[in-house]
Amino acid sequence: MTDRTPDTQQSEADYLAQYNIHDYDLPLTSVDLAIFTLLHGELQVLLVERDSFPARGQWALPGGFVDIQQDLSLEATAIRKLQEKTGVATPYVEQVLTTGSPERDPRGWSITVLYMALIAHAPTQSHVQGIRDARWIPWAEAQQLPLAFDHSALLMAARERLQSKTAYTALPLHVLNAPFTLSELQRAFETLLDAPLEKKSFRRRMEEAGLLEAVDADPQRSGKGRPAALFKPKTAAGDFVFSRILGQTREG
Amino acid sequence: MTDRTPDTQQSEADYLAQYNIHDYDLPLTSVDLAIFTLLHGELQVLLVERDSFPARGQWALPGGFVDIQQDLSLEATAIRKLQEKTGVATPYVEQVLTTGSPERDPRGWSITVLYMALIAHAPTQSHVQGIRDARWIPWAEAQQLPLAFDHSALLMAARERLQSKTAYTALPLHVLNAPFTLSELQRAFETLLDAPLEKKSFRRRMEEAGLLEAVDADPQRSGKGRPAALFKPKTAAGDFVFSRILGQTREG
DNA sequence: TAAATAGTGTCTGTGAGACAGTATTGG
DNA sequence: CCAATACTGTCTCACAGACACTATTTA
Repeated sequence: MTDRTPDTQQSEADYLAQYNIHDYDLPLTSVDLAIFTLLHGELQVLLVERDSFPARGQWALPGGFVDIQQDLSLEATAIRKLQEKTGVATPYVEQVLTTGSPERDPRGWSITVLYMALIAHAPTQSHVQGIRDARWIPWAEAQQLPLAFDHSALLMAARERLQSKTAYTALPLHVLNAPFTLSELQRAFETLLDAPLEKKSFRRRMEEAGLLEAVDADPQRSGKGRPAALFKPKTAAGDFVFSRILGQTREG
Repeated sequence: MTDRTPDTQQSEADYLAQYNIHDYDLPLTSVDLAIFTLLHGELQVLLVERDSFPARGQWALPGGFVDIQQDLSLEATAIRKLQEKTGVATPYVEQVLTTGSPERDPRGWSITVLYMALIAHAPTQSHVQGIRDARWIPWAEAQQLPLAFDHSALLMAARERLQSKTAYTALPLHVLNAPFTLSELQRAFETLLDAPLEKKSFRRRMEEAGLLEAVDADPQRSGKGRPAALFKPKTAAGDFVFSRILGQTREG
C-alpha cells in the first residue's frame, strides 16, 4: 500500500484523477479451486482439461482470472467459478493459500489465490455429470496426473489442509448428503483423514459435540445387518472445532 | 487459469508472443505485513504513517505493491518489506489471508496478501528505532487507531491467527531473544494468547515437548528471588505443533 | 528473618484408544 | 441357526488444570 508517486502538494482527489493502473506492470491474478467430494467411497477432485493456451490439453484445477468488471470479491470469483463447474450454489469454501512468482505461468508474473471447496455429490443431481470440460478424478489418480502450471503443488496443499482440518473439525459433514448413518460419517472422516478411526471414540466424540440431529428411519434403505440410525447435521455443525486431534493411534 | 483468447489453430509460442498483459484490466496487487513483537511485556505491532496518497497521514500496516521486476515470490516481497522496516533478516513469516475487492482501495480493484511476522525485539538493536516512518504501537492502542483502507480488519485477522496458533504451537518462541527463563516464556505465551496459563501445566508441556535446551546461568542477571534457569529454543522449536489446545480453563 | 521468585508433587478431570461385548437385521 | 452390520461398556492412557508445597535468592 505504499505509493509510487512523489509527494507533491496535490490533493487526494487530484492524485486519484491522475492515477492510471495501466501505467504499472501488474501481476496476472487468478483464482483456482480444489473442489473435493466423496464418491463411490473415494475422495475425488474436480479437474478440467484445458482447451486453450497455455498448457492446452493438460489437466488443471478449475479457476480463472479475476474479472474486475464483474467480481465483487475474491471469494465471489471462487464461488462463481464453482457454480459454473458444479451447479452447487452454497458450498463450503475456504481460502487455502496464495502463491505468486514470475515463473509459474509463461504469460508473466502471476498470482493465484487457491480455494478449497467441499460438496456433497448426490447421484440424483445431474449437473455435475453434465459439465463438458470438468471431470471428477479419484484422488489416487489425480495425484499421478501431471497438472498444468504449479497445480500439482496447489492440489497437494489443499489436500493437506483438508486432511489436517478433518482431524480437529467436523468438515467431512460437507461431503455427505443428509441423512446419513454414523458408519457412513465415520467412513467419510476416515477417507478425508486417510487413517482408520476407532468406532467408539468416533461416536462418543460426535455424541458429545452434539452436532447431529436424529432423523426418522428410512424404510427404503435396505442392506445387510442391523439397520443404522439416521442423522442430519445441525446448522453450522461443519464449522465445529474440537479441542483434541483425532487419529493419533497409540504407539507401542 | 482459463484463457481469454479464442481457440484458434496457433501454437503456444505464437499465443505467448502475442500475449500482452496491458490488454487486460488487472487488479492492483500488494503485500501487507502485521509484524508483531513483545516489548515492555506488551504485544506491539509495527505501523507506518502514510506519507502519500491515498489515505495520507493515516496509520497503516507496512507493505507495498508487488514489484514484478524485482520480486521472485510473494513471500520474497514480504520479507523484503520486513527487512526494510525492521532490519530483521530471518524472521518468522506466515501467510494469513488474501483479500480483494473493488472497494478496498480508491485506486481500483485491489488485492492484498496479508502476512504475519514475529520478531524478537532486542533493546540493543538500534535498527528498529532508526526507522523514520515506522513505529511500534502497543496492541491496545493499535486496536483503537483508525487504520487506512481495510487494515483494521487485516490486523485483527493477523492477531486472531497469532492467538489461535499460540494455543497449539510454540510460536511465541519467535518473539523472545535467547536465553530466556521459563517464566519469561510463559509470560510471552500468556500475552500472545491473552489468557493466563497454569504454571505447572505450562512447564510440563514444554518439558515433555523437548523444545528447549538449557543454557548456562548468566551472572549478569540480577533480580529478586531465586534465579531462574536459562534456556534457548532448539532448532525449529517454534514450528512444533501440540496435539491439545492450551488455556481452556476449567468451567465450574 | 521476610519477601519474592523459581520450581515440584500430586490429585482430578476430560476425552481418546483399545477391544470385548451385546443388539438387530436378513438369509 | 449364521453372517453382517450397528451399537455399547468399560478399561487404560495422555495430558491439561488446580493448587499446595519446597527451594533459592536478595534485602
